[in-house]
Amino acid sequence: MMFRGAATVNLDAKGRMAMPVRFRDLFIEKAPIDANPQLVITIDTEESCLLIYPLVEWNIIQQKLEQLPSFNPAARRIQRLLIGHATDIELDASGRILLPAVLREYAQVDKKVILLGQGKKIELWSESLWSARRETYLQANSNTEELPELLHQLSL
Amino acid sequence: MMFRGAATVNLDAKGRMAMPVRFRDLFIEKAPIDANPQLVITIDTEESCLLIYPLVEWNIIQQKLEQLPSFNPAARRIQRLLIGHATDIELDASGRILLPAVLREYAQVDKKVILLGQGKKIELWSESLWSARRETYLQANSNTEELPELLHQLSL
DNA sequence: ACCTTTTCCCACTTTTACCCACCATACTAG
DNA sequence: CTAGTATGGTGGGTAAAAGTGGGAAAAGGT
Repeated sequence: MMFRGAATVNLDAKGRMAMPVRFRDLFIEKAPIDANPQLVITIDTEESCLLIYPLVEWNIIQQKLEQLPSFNPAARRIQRLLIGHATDIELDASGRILLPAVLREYAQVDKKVILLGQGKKIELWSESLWSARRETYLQANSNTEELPELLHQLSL
Repeated sequence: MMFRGAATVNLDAKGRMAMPVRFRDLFIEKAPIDANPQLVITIDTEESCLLIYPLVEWNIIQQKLEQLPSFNPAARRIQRLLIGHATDIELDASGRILLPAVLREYAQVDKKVILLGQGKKIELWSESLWSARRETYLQANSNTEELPELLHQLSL
């Protein structure tokens, strides 16, 4: 089962966020029985947003990351950014998570937040950043000339 | 279990640092029962930051380092730098460590410090150095052209 | 013997975890 | 149709835990 769809949520004054049930259930599904659903949240290196994975999915990724040759500068860079920001989080009794201050800062979130289901993961955006970014995406998209060949082959 | 995630801590006037619980627990896990968790701290030869290992992990690394051909100048250099700076440290009763003056100097830390979980080890950065370095990393990363092939294959 | 560094201990502040209460919506049953 | 009842999202109080700072004793070096 995969994440999809968007949801808006509010952070409270303490930086907590309620995980919408639609997503929450997927985390519960992926967690060992009788254990609190665990998830890992890290940064997206290309956008000012955060990525939220079920622990199981993240472990696969971290394993791949650690196998990269550590004398390769680009690999070290990615490891520092992704693993270095990846934080373990548990859903509390009321289905909320506390976003670490460092990550809140990175994604420039204060209150209004958008969650975007994206298959294996959820993306977390500051609402204002997202709506701006969405505009530019739509613009870029209508400019069909610049779509690479492999997109033209997609039949929706 | 592996180190991951970022944490900010302050050194006090004596150069002591509280190891965040999240990391501390992993050190305790890796230490023999009923003994104070021991760790080894040394320098990173490519960046102005420090590397902190559980003693067990460091021993493996030091062994590998010592097996390097000692007539090879580059190997001698690495041995001198890494083994030469490696310092044994214990977590005290309140979970703090005292950073040796030499290493504090090397990493240019005074007060604000960032810890980055990096798998087998933790990296310790001066906060200002890290945020500058992180910026350049993010820049380099968005410049997708120059990412080596093996990174492009990663599906996050 | 003196000075510096380290260790141990205690006190304070901030952050986090846990709990409960409230409101809006949607659904159920009379 | 309406009252009652779940359910999801939100807000906030409080106690425990984590992090911070500093005094003073102990250890170590010169």
